[in-house]
Amino acid sequence: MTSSDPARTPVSRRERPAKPALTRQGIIDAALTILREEGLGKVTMRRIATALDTGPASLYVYVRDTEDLHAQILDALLAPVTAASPGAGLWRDRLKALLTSYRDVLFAHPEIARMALSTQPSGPNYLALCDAIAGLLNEGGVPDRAAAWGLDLLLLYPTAIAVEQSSQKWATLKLDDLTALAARITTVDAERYPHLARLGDDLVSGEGPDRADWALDVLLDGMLTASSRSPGS
Amino acid sequence: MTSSDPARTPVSRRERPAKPALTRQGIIDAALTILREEGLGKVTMRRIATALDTGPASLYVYVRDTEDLHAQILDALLAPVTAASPGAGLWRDRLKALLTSYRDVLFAHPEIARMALSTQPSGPNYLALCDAIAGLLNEGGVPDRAAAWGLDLLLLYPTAIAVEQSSQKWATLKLDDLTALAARITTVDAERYPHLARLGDDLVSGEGPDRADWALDVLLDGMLTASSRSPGS
DNA sequence: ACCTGAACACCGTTCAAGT
DNA sequence: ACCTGAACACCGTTCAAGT
Repeated sequence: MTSSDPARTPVSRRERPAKPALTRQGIIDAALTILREEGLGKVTMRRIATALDTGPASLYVYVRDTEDLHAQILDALLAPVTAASPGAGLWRDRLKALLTSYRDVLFAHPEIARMALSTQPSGPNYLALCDAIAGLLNEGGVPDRAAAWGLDLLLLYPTAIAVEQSSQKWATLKLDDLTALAARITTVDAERYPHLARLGDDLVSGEGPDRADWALDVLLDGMLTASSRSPGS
Repeated sequence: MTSSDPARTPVSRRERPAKPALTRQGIIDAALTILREEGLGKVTMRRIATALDTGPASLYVYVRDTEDLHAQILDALLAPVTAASPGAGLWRDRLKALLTSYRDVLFAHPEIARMALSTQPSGPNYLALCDAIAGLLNEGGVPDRAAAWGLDLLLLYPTAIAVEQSSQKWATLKLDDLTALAARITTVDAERYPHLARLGDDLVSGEGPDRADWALDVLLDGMLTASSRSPGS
């Protein structure tokens, strides 16, 4: 079977590294590889086509357009999130674990978060994530209407934070630069922005995860308080 | 003065509509006009250069790059927000009015919100908005650390919602399509996504402003609750 | 100093033509 | 049916050359 048999494949391409089959999944896999290695900015039809050793026009047999491609990438990255749901424990802890897992994926591939905001996700993995969150909110006694509206809120926040931090500006800024920025506001513009000057130290304090965890508590506490105040229809 | 005097201007350009002066402000104004009339997608260096009757290379005398240009556009749009602060009333109402005004700008120019997330704003109008919010949170008794962290939260939310709704998908979807989507989830995938099916009706209920106002209450209530529970350092 | 034409190195998408 | 080369209509940015 594995013995050399030149007749099995075209002779002229003997040295080629087995050109990948041109399928929808192959295109998405190639896109994911490029995303990991070169960033979303390089995930273009032309770049993918080059990686698959073909021309850009060939991709349009399997992919409608760039938006379609991006949606597929997003849902592929979401698969581990929905799979890793604990299944036991306090509803609030489980919900926070789920959202933290979601947040981690977006932080690991920060440029994907921008995509998640731009194109409304509707893939199976995203819907499964939504369903799990809705179930946990129900388990926690959150009224249906508040849960429905809060679902958006809970998902939007990790996404937005990831987008904010995915900016090149923030990525290249070190902590020193951040404190320098705070110092600048504190010292130079204390008259123009007095309240910002007072908060100066706290504005840049806290690790990303700490702040995100705090934000999650804010959202959950707020949903419980706000829903009890206005019960909805 | 207004009599025809061909000698005042070069004769060959008599019919031209007074080519605008090429200044930084002129470039930003042209960009704002194109943004309003054709959308952010058309706010390109080449398109602006065409509007100013010159070549794209000429813009680089006044603008470093596209990101610089976008940042200027954002701060220009924020000017009315900071100017319209009420100045009297309950702190919570004034804060909500300020954030609603901010939200309205982003909803009116939805594609700007995407820009606000991508490029960390630092213009004078944005800083003034931050300072006003920080002042109102202080007035409301929110501890400094919670106010500093909550500042991000309060600004991020209207921005993220605006980005989400600025997507072409949502813009072209009518309410009927949304209910159809909900119906599809409810009926077809009730077994796979039971909790989403139960929330089906509520998922798409509520006008945009209602939901955004509810979200604001969630954030403020959550900040007060969460800050009282963990007082910070 | 300011402005410009032309070029460089890219994009997404379409389409007639091949297999 | 699938794949392709070539083209169309764009981008941002740079740079030598003009004024």
